[in-house]
Amino acid sequence: MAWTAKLGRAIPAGMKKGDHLFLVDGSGYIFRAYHALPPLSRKSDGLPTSAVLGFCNMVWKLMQDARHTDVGIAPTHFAVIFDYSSKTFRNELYPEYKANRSAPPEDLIPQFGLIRQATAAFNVPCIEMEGFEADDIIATYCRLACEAGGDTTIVSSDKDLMQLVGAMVSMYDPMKDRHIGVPQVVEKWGVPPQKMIDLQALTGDSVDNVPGVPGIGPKTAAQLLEQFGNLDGLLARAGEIKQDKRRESIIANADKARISRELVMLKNDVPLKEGLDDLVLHAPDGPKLIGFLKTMEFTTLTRRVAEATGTEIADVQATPVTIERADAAHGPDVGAGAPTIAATPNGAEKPAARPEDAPPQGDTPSLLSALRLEQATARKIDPSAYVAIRDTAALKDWIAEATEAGILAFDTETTSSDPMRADLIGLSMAIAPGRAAYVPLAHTSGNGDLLGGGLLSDQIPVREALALLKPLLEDKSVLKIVQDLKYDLIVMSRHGIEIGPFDDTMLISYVLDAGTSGGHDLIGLSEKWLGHAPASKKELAGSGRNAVGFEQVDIGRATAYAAEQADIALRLWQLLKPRLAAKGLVSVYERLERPLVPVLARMEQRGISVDRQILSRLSGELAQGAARVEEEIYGIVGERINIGSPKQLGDILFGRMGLPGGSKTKTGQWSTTAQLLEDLAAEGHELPRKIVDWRQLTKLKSTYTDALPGFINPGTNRVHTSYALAATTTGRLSSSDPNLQNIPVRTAEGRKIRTAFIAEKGHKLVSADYSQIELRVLAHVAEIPQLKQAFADGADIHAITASEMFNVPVEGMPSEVRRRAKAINFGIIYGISAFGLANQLSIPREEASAYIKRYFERFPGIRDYIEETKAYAREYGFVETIFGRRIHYPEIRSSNPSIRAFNERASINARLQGTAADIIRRAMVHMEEALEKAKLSARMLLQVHDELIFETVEAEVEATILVVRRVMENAPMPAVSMSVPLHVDARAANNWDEAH
DNA sequence: ACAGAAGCTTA
DNA sequence: GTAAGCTTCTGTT
Repeated sequence: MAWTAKLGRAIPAGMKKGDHLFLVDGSGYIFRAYHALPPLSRKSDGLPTSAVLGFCNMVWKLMQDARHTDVGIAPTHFAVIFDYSSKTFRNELYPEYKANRSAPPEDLIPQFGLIRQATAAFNVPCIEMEGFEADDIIATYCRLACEAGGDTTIVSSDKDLMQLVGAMVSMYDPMKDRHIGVPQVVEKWGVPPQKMIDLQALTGDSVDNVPGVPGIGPKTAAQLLEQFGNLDGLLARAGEIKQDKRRESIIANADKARISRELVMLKNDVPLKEGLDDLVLHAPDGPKLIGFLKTMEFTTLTRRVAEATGTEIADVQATPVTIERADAAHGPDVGAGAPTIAATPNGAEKPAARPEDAPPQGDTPSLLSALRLEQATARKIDPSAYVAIRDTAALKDWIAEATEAGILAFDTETTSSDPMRADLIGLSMAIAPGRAAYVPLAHTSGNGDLLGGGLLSDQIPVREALALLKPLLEDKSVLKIVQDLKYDLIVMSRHGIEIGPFDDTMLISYVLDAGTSGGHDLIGLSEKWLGHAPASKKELAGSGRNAVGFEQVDIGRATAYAAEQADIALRLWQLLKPRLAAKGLVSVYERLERPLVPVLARMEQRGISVDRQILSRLSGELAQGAARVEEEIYGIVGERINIGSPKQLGDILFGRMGLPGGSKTKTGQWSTTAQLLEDLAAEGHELPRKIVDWRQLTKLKSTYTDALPGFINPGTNRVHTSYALAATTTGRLSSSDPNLQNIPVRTAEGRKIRTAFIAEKGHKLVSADYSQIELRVLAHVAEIPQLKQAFADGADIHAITASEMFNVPVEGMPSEVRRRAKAINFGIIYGISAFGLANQLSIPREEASAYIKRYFERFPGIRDYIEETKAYAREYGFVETIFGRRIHYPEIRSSNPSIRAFNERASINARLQGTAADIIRRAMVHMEEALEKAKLSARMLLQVHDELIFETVEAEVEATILVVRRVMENAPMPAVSMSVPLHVDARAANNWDEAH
């Protein structure tokens, strides 16, 4: 519609004052969009198109509506600039320039050509020039526009372009909708734009392989430029720098800094073919543009463009496009000479005509997920639109609306990250994208006194608000959407509310993307999927010593922050939930993830009893022991060194005392690991033994006896660990605050810690653990007859392995032979390497290689399993457990052999470790109901990967063990029937040491 | 006050 | 050779 007005007036040639040139950094945008936007494929043939869609949306938005973005002004001139090829004049200057660039991802390659074609479809000049980077062309146009008196906006967020920013040139980050002017550059880098060249010359750039000065980062560089004015001043007076290392590095690398400056300085005299008058913005050719968009199957954008240009979609034929093959090099020559396939779209018209809010019934999951992506991102995230709910009438309105909607994203704001100690300060809710609210409940005035007074007015009393919300939060017909649900489940449960039914966006992301870069926290997901960085809690409440409780945060600011959390969770859910179905991962989510949340919440809430006296006594003993060893060490060394400092220790042992065999760590320090010190001790050296002893004593004291009492909750007198459901790549849980999955067990000294974990009076602790579960999984998935038979017979698996390998009878087998077979069995689970096995067994690598060879001869099925796994991971980028959990290895195709080998070993391990993790998850999900059905009062307290710990009344110990074993051993059923029996050992005692 | 390295604990 | 979390030291902010 904006175009009809524009079409009426004559378009001036050239450029004059008041004109505004938009220069889109096309190449930069492609890479950024590819990584920032969720993957999207054309429905009809799976052609990857996410970067193309992002590009088209952005260009359309800028052409149509730039005034309402952070640019704030409409363009009169417009061009998209691309890199032509990787070789430029900079390579002659410095051959290493951009030498470490890897090939673009496979699914990005066809999109380079498509984006050039999109540019043409928009009637916008597409500019590139041999021997020059896009940045140089941009610099040249900036100069020309300035000379003509026009303003320029560079559409990019690349720091390499920031040197161009000034009075008439600004930048615009299209993904964050952020204008970048001089103040923004100064804020980000600490220097004004004209000093960016010198700053980059100092810091270098690992991506482009610009060397810079080692050890100088942006902060230091900015400070040095502030002090010395510019790079030449700095290099001339480098001797004045106080810090030794810094001074030496700058003096030694002055030449590198100078060449770096040449590399980063943009050339603004590129011999351009197109002048400014060629960049005048023309109205889009509706049918031409729509033809392209239809081909791409961008339904929403097609409709928008049709509306704005007054074109009838049905009248337009989809335009054939040229698609580059993934194995072809990218660049302007591709498409002409490279093999191409003409894409013929097949009737994608129907979805284009459908209104966005129509029910998506009958659609394929992948189409639905594409639709949801557009929905979730269509409405911009605007924290100023959120409302604070400050009276019961308003709250009731929201509750009614949420009940009607049947869907509610929800989040709590509290005083602590520990849900067992957290006090509720407020709640946030969202019922549609952009429609979110915050309910402040317990905010106080900033200067709250010791009495905790200063509760602000206009807040609904906590009890009253919760009484109103309880029916909604427990309403079976309203789905609650929460990010990291377990936390909120515990907080609300402590207020008598059992939230349900629910979905957890963190877990949905985990099921979809375990192993892909980045975690599954709300901030990361928002940036990844919505291209939006949410407000950070740090900015609201500070951090470190200056941190204040959320209760002291101003309600207006709290509303903008908290409601946004719910808004984002809702949008993420809309986006991610359909993807589960599209990828066949619904059952993993519904059977292995979601139901475990309330189970873990109850385990954490129960906690375990820890005896303070035992720990305190142990701590005293350890302190005495450590002090004694410490004096002995000082006696030998001759001075009171810091034994805890590996640096000092290395200098003494391998420097001053000249002990042999010291290897170096990657930072060049002497290595002082326990293994190395043990070896030295075995050669008769006295000191290394004592250091190992000292380390054990101080480790036990600081990590366990001294730290654990601090975790005893004063309200419950028990220790409540926190289990993370989405922290590991393989599907295992992790435990923290405190970590109860690494309580010592191997040494007698360490086991004493376990005696402090006790059962309540009249109760027992029951420990039940899977025997050899990962080897059993291996025998099942790799179908190894000998191993299956051994497990069926209940035989000693390591002895059988040794017997097969070395032709030794199991009867009277030397323990060393069994030990070696055991190490090989573990090695297989870890994705064996000769190097690792040699290390483990302290044997030469050739010998280890021979063992592995022999092992594979006797168990060819295992070699096949390993090769199949590697090939599968290489083809698909992920492996699966027997229950269908996916674990991604995006770097499995790395050209770096050690990275590739690491990913291969990890993927081999992940199928086994992940399957074992799935099995115990299933056991845990089924456990509570089984115990209840058997009318047993036993409660599950802890999980340690292959072990579950329960607390039960003494009279029910035997019956509990029967039920627990049955549930654990049958956990794979009925989803999977394993060809190898599972075996669980279980016993009961008064403390964890004796029960284990 | 924070980040990374080194070391040690578990399955 | 796989998967985690915590403490101490060290150097920088």
